[in-house]
Amino acid sequence: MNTSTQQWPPRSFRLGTVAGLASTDAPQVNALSELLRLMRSDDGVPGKAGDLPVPLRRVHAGEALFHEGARAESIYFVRTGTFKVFRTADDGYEQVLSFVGRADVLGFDAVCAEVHPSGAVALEDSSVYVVLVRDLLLIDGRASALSRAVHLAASSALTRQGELADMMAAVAAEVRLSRFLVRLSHRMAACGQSARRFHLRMSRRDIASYLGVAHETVSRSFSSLALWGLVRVNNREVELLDMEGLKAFSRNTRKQVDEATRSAMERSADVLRETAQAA
Amino acid sequence: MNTSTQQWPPRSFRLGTVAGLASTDAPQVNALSELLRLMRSDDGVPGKAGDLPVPLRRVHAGEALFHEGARAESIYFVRTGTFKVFRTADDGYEQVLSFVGRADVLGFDAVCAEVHPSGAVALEDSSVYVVLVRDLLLIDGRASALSRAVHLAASSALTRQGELADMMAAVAAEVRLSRFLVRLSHRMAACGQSARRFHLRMSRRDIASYLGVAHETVSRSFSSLALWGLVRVNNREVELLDMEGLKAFSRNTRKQVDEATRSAMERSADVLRETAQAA
DNA sequence: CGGGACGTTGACTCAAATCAATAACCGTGG
DNA sequence: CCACGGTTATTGATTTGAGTCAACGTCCCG
Repeated sequence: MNTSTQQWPPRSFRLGTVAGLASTDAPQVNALSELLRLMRSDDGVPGKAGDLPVPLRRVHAGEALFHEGARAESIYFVRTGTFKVFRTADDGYEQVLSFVGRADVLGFDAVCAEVHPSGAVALEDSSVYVVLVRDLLLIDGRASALSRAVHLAASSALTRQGELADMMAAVAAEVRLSRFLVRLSHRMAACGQSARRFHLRMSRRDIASYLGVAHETVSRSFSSLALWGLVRVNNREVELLDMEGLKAFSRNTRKQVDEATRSAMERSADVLRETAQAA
Repeated sequence: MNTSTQQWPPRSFRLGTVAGLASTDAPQVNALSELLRLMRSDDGVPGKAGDLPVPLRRVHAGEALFHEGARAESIYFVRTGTFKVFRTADDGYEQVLSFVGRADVLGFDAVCAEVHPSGAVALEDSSVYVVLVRDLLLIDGRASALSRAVHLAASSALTRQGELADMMAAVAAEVRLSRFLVRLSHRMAACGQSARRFHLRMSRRDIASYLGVAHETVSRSFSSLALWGLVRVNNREVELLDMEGLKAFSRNTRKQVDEATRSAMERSADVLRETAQAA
């Protein structure tokens, strides 16, 4: 049956097919003007961009529009229905990033990436217009390099905004902080700076707000990470002592505590006990 | 002075003014190609989009690039430095949405809006390229209505993603849920459906993940809102009984509890007491 | 040197996570 | 049509992580 994932067919389109509900699997093709009307962008020069055909795809309730990690080839515009966009952690925890409905874009965060950083499934029977990223960038490329740059930048901004969810997700405060540090480290590296040692440009209060915790909690979390030997901290100077350990730790969920982490915590407890005895 | 932090290397380009600290206010003007190189989009046709001049703006540490609520006229590309993007609640609580650095866009969420939904301040001395939204949409308009639609859609997706922060912000679970319901109500209205009564398409678990709480907490929060007379709930059928009350409630912060809310909570406590006596 | 913002740490409390049990709902197939 | 298993929702009991309040040390800039 057509049950499985999605075999979705031929990009074959014929300009002209009607939008009826003929067959669920065969994508119907509509004119671009349909899409533009949906997006309320049909003002201005209507006949200009003309009748570029845009396939319509139907998705059943519970079915995935695209999977996390799948190659990103298209973006989608919701014509009818609702979707949830989410990311799945290693331990299976599903973090919902957004609910999207009519006239919203889907999958745009993948424009700047190879693969989709998130998945989308329909919450009810739905239909979307499908636009190939290649086409989008081509059209732009011919007209304006700036426009293409903007698309890419916007896409990455969207991706980064999605990372906010990882930070504020329902996990322990130390985990949030470690995720923050790992991200920051990557970014420093991308800018040609040291990924191991850097200067925080923001206050504890700013970090706290970003992570969704109290600023005292950020302080405490820094202390804990330091105690566990993952980082060294002095005010805004941070050194990542154990990058791998930190990454492993940052993957923890509230319930599931990583093995390496647990042992590190026990070791530090030992240290504490010894220190206490010395006194 | 320039002593402490970092007096960043004058990657002095010329093309008129030197990068020195001449005048902070007088924007320097660079060629578009500079911007494209920064964004790594200079491949392809280099000479094509040519030498459209792009102003460069310098921002001192602590200075605002743009304010929340200010008219949105430009987007910005960070050349050097770091910014924090944030929204300020009625009670003054500052919710940080993101930290952005070199080669990131700033202010793109305002492309689809009249005003900036968030503000941005520099965390260190910084410089940005300034691109007028008008120019961006004009350039596109000439070439492709689709491209313009994509810009708008991407912008609104970014805005919506920012709202996720409101949901997961450090506030009481009932407040998060009420914010969620208010947003949903708006969206339903925008799609021509009833804003007062609607069917939730997502499970409690999905909502919980989106709000950053346990799914039991979502259930309890629904019950509380119902007890306070703000909503009526039956499984996935929701009716907003007191839209204004709900909106007022959704503006609460963890510390600051709205007066109307407090009285509603007391009234419901009374009801409970009476019920207990009857038994 | 002094004042104000920033950072750390401790003690206490409470909101929410967790664990657990039950009830309502839904699609499926007899 | 109803019986059934599984998912989903509600509610209660218990525990705990983190918010809050408070005190103190530190850094920085005027």
